[in-house]
Parts: sequence; structure tokens; C-alpha cells
Amino acid sequence: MPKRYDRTASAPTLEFMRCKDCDMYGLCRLASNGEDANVTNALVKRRFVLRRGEYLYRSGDSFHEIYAVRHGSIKTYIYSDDGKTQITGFHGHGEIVGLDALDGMRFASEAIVLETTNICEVSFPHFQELSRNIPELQNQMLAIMSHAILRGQQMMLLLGKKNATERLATYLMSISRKIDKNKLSLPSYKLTMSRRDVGNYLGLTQETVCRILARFQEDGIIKVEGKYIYFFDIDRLTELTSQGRTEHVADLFEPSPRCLT
Amino acid sequence: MPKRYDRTASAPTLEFMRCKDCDMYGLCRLASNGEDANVTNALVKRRFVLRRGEYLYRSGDSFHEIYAVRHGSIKTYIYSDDGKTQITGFHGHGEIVGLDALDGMRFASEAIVLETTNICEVSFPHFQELSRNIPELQNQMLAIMSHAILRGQQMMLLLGKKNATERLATYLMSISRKIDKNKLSLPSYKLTMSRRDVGNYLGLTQETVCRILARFQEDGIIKVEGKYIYFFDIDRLTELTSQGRTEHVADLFEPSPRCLT
DNA sequence: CGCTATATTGACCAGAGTCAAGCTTTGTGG
DNA sequence: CCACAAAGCTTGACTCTGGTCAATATAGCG
Repeated sequence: MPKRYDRTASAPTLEFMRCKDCDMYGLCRLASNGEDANVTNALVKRRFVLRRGEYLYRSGDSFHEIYAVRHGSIKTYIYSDDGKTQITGFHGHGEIVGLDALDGMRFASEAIVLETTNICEVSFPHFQELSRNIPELQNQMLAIMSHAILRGQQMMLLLGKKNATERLATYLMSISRKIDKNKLSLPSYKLTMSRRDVGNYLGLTQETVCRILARFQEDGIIKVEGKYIYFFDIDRLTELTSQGRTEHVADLFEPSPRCLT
Repeated sequence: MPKRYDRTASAPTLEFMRCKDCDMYGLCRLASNGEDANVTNALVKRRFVLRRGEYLYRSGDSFHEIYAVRHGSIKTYIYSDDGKTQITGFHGHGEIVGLDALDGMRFASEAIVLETTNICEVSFPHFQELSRNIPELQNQMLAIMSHAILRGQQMMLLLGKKNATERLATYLMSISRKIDKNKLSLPSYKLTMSRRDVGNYLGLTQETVCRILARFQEDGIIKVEGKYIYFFDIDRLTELTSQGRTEHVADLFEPSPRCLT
């Protein structure tokens, strides 16, 4: 049974994790009055480490902190009434989680760590206090939340309108965009989540994920090596994200007042 | 071709539309310092009417206002790269739209009116100004946005894990919860959107929507009469929202450190 | 080194999509 | 106010994508 809140372990090497890439950087910089945010700052009072299988928070936990992933990765998910699980996101370096708890001040989702992960913690009351003096901090937060809403809408589109191939291709593209472009070697990524998790996230089964990854490999688009993916042909992958079988042509025009689709 | 921004028409009867039911009521009350928000108030400077087929906003429009539906209904949707449409929500009395534009200050989605609809408009700069003096206003806004994020997560669950029957049942239940419980007559609701729209929203085709509505009617759960739905058996409908074929039993227990599903 | 979780691949199946035909409702104009 | 056209709805027959079940293979942890 996974432990919770074992936040004493030592940190992994973090030199190459720059705050500048973090979604929270805008907030941290504002809070620290422009000073270097690369050290613990006015906003982030605490950092800690969790290990694979530990929870960052659980559904129903009362909400006091917002978290950003500094290094590592986590998954967040919700339950249906009958116990089905839907993974709502994978979050890596620089991504913020816990924003779904501001309504009701309790976490609606759960967050579990996929590998040894370094977390920045922002106390929400502290954030509120700071933002009384720094109105721009509030705008930043609204923008961040708005962005989370957009992400949800994109997932609705993916789950509601795309087929299995398009879903996988879209997912792989979202990964490839996160890869550091400055690296000299072949673009590659370690999937810290299982195939089953990927399938769950994309509304597919693990078998379908396997089969389509195999097909992408046959077609020379990627190479799959266990948990590692190597990206060979980003252009072809981009094409596959939406295979363009556009609906009836009529839909491309403005709908007439009566034709609201 | 639908007109935009024809905001001069006369309002429908609104006596029974109470601000108290509105998602924006908390904001309006705070902004008006506790006074009656039922008239145009410190936050809402303007109300206007749109007719079926008119746009409230379009994708790419620059963002200045947030809107609340006072009376009537609208749909919001986004496009995929290849022109597919995903409806992201139907919004009726008391619901807020436009929150997806705070990131980037441009609307990412479109909003089109499904029937003659009365809109409350909140200038965002004005909101920002007010909230410098009323910090609680900011918290309200964060809660509202958090709620929108939760809605997105619930839709991911619906689209990723529920079958057609469960999706329709879930949708009908969300409608039935909106119906005024004080009415003496049989609970009923007018679907202002087409079957095709319902299908689009739920990741189904219009044919599937028709068939399942027909089946629900055969089973005595609802009665379908053109655009009107009458709710006979809410309990049975609730059961159908998640048919409980729970995954492997193991999933019900705490995952072991290695078994992260 | 062995055990268990995870990944892969194949055979088969079913739920929902597609296509098509006919029906109903709604809006428009004479 | 009625007739007509267009949009929307319904139902049936058939298809196909992706799910289910099952059998191995592989990998990672203790």
C-alpha cells in the first residue's frame, strides 16, 4: 500500500530544471518582485520529493496548497459513480496541478506520482495574501486556470471526435512538443506511465495502444523500445493527428439561421 | 447567414428569472455591496438580447467581456484542425461563458444562440478594477473557473468511459436537475438544440441519440414529444447513468506501489 | 533468479457508425 | 391561412472500428 506524504527523501539532480520553463514562473516572479525565482521564493515556501506510487493528494482531501511539478511526473484522475477511473492528465516539468479544488476547497481528483518527483508547493492562503498587493498575480492565476479549461475542451474534442489513430498521434505530438529541442540526439521520451494508463487517458484499451504504436513503428514514424519512444517523422505524425475526413461540406460554410447543425 | 451583435431587440418576459439562481450572483452581490442585484448592478453594466442563430462571440475575437445567460440558451463549440466541430457545452439560465478566453485574451471557442436569449455582460477590465477593492470577488472568480475545470473532467469521464446509453442518461439527468422543482406539473424540458447537437456534444451520432431516446421511452423512463422531454422515472434514469460493470475488482482496492493500474 | 506486472499479438465479437429511405416539423411566402 | 420546401427526426439494414478474451513474451523489482 503506497505511503502518503513521505516528504523527507532527498532530491534528484535538478540543476537542469529551470524555473523559467515552469507554468508557475510568472506567479513566482511577480511574487518575488522580479528577483531570481530559481531558489525558494516569496511564493514557493516549500519543495519536497515523492516517490513512485505516493499520492500528492487524494479525492476529498481539503485544499490548502497548489502544486507545480519541478521534476518528474504524476498522473491525475477521477472516479465515476460505479468506480470507473478516468485519467484526466499526465503532468511533467513545469505543470501545475490542484486547480480543480478551488471550487469547494476539496480535491475532486487524485494525483499519484509515476516516478521520483520534485514538487513546488504554494500555500493558497499565502497566495491570496500576496495577491492583495500584487493584482497582476491574480490575472496570472486566471490565465493559468483558463488554460486548464482550454485543455479540457481539447480533450473533449479528442475523445468525442477522433479515432484511435488520431488520438495516439495527438498524444505523441503533445509529448514531442515537450522534448528539449536543444538536445543533439534523436528526439526521445520515456513514458513513465503504463500502456494501460495511456489508453485510459485517451479512451482506449491498452491493446489498442499497443497495436497502434506497433503500426506507427512499422510505418517508420517512431521507434518503440519498452518505455522509450524515439521520434523519426514528426511531419507524418502531425498529419495523423487529424485525418481530415471533414464532415459534409455544408458545415464549412456559415450555418444559415435555421441550419444550426 | 446569421447576423452578429444585433443587440437592440426587446427582452422576453424575465420576471421569473431570478439573479439568485445565477452562477454570477455571488460576483454581482459582492460587487454591489450586498444590495439587490436583480437590477443592473455594479458589476453588470449592460444586458442585451440575441436571437436564434446569432453569435455571442466567435473564435479569435478579442476578449473584453464575460457573459452570463439570464434567459434562453446557447451552445459553445471548438474546431479541430481539419474542421470537425466539438460542442463543449449548452448553457442556460444562470450559466457563465467566455472563461476560456482569459488565457491569451482571445476567444478560443464560439458561442451561438439557440433561442431568443437575454445576456448579462461584465466588462473584464471593470471586474479587475472592482476586485482590487473586493478581494473576495477574486476568490469567487477562481471558484467559478475551478468549477468549469471540473465540468471538463466530468466530460472526459463521460466521453472516455461511458457507453451511449450511459451518456444519454447522464445528459438527461443533468437536464432534470435544472428543472424547477416547485412546478406542479410533470417534470419536462424543451430541448432547444437539435438531436445532432446532442449527439455531437456526447460523442455520438444523431441516429444513436434517436434510438436511445426511443428505447428510454419504450421502457417508460421518459416521454419524447418532438423537442419536449417528459421525465417519468428519475430513479431508473439515475441507475442508467453508470451501469456498474465495474472494472476488475482489484481496482477497487488501494493499488500496490507497483500496481499503478 | 524467480515472481509478478506489464506488454504484445491474435481471433473473435458487438456497439455504435454509415447509408438510405421515409416521415414530421417549422418557417416562408403567396 | 395554406402550401411548399427545407431542415430535422426516425427507423432499418449493414459495416467496421475498437473492445474482449486469451495466450505468450518481456521486464523490473525484491
